[in-house]
Amino acid sequence: MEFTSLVDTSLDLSFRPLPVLDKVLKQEVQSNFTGLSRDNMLVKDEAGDLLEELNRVSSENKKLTEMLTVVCENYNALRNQLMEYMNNQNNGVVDDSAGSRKRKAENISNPNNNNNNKNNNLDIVCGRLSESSSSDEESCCKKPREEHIKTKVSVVSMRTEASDTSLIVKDGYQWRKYGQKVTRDNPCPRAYFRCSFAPGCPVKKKVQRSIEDQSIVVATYEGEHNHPRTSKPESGPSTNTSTASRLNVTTIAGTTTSVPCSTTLNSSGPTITLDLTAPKTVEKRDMKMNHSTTSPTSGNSIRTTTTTSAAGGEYQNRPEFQQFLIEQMATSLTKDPSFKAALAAAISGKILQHNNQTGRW
DNA sequence: CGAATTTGACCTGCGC
DNA sequence: GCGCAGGTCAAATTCG
Repeated sequence: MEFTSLVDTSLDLSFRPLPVLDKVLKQEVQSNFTGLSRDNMLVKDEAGDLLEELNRVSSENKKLTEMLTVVCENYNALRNQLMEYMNNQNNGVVDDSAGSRKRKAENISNPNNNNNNKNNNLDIVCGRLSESSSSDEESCCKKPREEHIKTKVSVVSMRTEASDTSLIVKDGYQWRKYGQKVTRDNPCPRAYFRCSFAPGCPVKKKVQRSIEDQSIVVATYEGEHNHPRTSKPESGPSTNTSTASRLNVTTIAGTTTSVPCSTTLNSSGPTITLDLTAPKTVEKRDMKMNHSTTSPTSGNSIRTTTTTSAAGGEYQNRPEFQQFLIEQMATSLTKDPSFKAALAAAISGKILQHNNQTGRW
């Protein structure tokens, strides 16, 4: 199913006035404005502007068409990989090399316990399923170790209130804490979280306060969610977070007027690194902004994350800043495979709708 | 009472 | 092989 060949997705923005109309207009112009040199100049300017606009729109149209083609191609490729993967699953090709640690541990403590192993195997399979499905985007035939290396790792820093000692980051996902450890290079304990919304979701999160500034919480996300966001960030029952890419988009989109935080795209592959720690100067002013992701119960995370701004509101209202924001959003969106997939799905939905209406496939 | 969190023990990888 | 450090497990505890 090649979408690009099915529908003409290009936006026909070309301006083609009717010849007759053109002729009439010309006559009218000639009869009415002969001798009015000033008006003639105006008309010429206007025509030039229109021509320029036309060229600009045409080139934009061309670019959009190209982008859409690329997105459709990527969607098709992904879809093929998914089909291939599902076929493999149906054939019962299950590699049992992963997850040996748990079984080994249980064998040591209770070597005769075979019933428990069944449940554990189930967990292991689920975990591998989701992990490989996320890595399918990059390659469908990588070694497990390589998969692990290629797992998306994102680092998100955010400022919290100094009095807040918890390591809770609310960002729309449901997390279960499974460990805490004091590391050598940082006296602040590091908390380990696992996504608890979907049983097979491989995403993990490490949260630790910055050693330089303990009001900054650094969250490290590993892997990709294989399920949609559980809820709006503020409605999460406990510790909520998201992959950085999502947070990236959400934060920017939700706080267009308050995102002076630096956003950086990690150059090493598809990893998106979002650094929300910006120079702290005008906090109190920006704190007044009521961000939609603010948690009423815990006064931490996103609310204070989107504070910052070295130059305050004036800076945010400047066209260069707005332009920068738009560019950042565009970059994030175009680099996010999930966005591409969603776009492709939306297009395919439209196609289906269209075909249902016209009764053809 | 069930779910979430805490925390000490254990496992694993890595450098020496 | 040994020790260290990071990561994970799971029983105990806390919380709603």
